[in-house]
Amino acid sequence: MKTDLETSSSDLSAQIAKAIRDAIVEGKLLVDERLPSEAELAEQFNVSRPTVREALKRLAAQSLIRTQRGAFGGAFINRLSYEDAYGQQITTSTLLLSMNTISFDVACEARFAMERACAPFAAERRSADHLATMRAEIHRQSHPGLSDESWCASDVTFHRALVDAAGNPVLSYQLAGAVEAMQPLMNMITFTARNREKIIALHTTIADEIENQRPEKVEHALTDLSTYTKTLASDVIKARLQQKTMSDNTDGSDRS
Amino acid sequence: MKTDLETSSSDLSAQIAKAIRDAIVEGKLLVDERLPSEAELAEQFNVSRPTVREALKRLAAQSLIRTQRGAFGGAFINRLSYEDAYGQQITTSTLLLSMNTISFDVACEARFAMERACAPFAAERRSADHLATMRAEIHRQSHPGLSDESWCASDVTFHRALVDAAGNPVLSYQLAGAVEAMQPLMNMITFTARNREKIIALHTTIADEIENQRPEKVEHALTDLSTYTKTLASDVIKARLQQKTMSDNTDGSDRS
DNA sequence: GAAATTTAAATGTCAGACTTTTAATTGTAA
DNA sequence: TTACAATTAAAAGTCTGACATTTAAATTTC
Repeated sequence: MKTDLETSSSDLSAQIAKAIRDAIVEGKLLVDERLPSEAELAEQFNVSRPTVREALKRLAAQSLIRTQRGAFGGAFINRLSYEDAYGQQITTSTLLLSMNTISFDVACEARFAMERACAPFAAERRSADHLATMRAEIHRQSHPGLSDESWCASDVTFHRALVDAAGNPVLSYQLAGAVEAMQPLMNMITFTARNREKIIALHTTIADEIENQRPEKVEHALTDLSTYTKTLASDVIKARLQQKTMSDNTDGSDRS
Repeated sequence: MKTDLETSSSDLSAQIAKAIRDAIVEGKLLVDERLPSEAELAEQFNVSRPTVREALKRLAAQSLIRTQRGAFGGAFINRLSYEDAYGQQITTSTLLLSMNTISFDVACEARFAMERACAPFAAERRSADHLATMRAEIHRQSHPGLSDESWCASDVTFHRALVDAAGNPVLSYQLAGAVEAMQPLMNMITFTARNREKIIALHTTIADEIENQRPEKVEHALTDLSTYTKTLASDVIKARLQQKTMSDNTDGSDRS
């Protein structure tokens, strides 16, 4: 069976990838079903094998297919797992932030808004496990000798427990990107922030009120944390600009 | 300059893609910068050109690079736009749902939770434009002769306006995936739901309270809408199962 | 000086061969 | 008959080399 492609623009591999992707989305190809071999696809689409392979690599990059070598191997439709979805979400969010397409403030606002959205579910469904994790991390954070790196890791674990306590994997998945993408700047912030007490106090309030099942209180604490984080971030960014300006002046001071 | 890759597993193109992706994420490659030509990359990584091309196609599939033919063409680091991010988010979410990795209820809960997260910002920042859009869609929805398709489109526009009113593109982008992925089932629901009045009433409340800047009321209405949607969905799914069971019985009734 | 032409550097595509992996099949011995 | 080893075939992974096409710069022509 020969399949016709759009005659419009070039880039056959993109067209083939699109054709297969559409077939997957429309349910014409089911999970774990095997695609024809590369040679057969080449014949069907009337292109060469390298072109087919480029198309398949595009799909593999989106975790739509997996390939297996050997006899009875081939390309199989992949059941998109949460792991895979997390990964893509993280890459996309990280790039959006690192390429300055979005500002830290906007990302921060979105992140804490989503965390607040988790609060009611977390308060309702929190398991002993999640609460224990949060308490343990707070305890670790209270230790004065804790290194900056460990503090950051602990912070991530704490918030992850909060989100996971909501028991909604879609929310977890959405937040994974936001949290991960913000991490580099969050680290810088933590490294410069001198008083961890305020953050620990807010964390404690959050854990307490989740245990007490009072979501409004949790949301309130998260709002405070968001505001505080944004303040710290703007200070860090200001300090960076300051430093940059100073070094620029030093460079150019002898000329003119 | 020769670059060494992990010697661990096979699949050179994946390793090369990873190496370049890491360089982008770590900021070693800046937006709009040109990568070496395919031939040069092949030499650097000590592989053939087809292998390099497969790696580049992987990156292109994630919108990390764009390629341009001709002299002074090549692969350029792409500034990830919201459009691109939307697109990926939508594909991923759609597949997660269509492959039954997540249930409609979970997706629904996440979606309305995020919409509720938008409510405070929408109430605070709503422009005349957004309010007008919401009012217009409510008006359209009230028209008795409205087709099912138009009703669905109007519903999407209404919620989009609500989310956009929050003025946070990250939230808009996150929700785009959820809304789009749920659309097929949402359509089925709408087609069978006999009373649009209830939904219209809730929409009206939402618009009113956004205008009045009372976010708690907006959140409350969204919670109701979420509950109602889930009820309708479970009815639709039940009806579908019923039908399936009946047709199965018909098929097998003459044998045995 | 402007328009047309040439040119060179890229990507896009193809054909064919070879390598490696892998699972089924076949053969062999206990 | 069963368990294990060798064979085999199918498929992805890789390489080489060639040609087609596109595109912007450089050159020529008027």
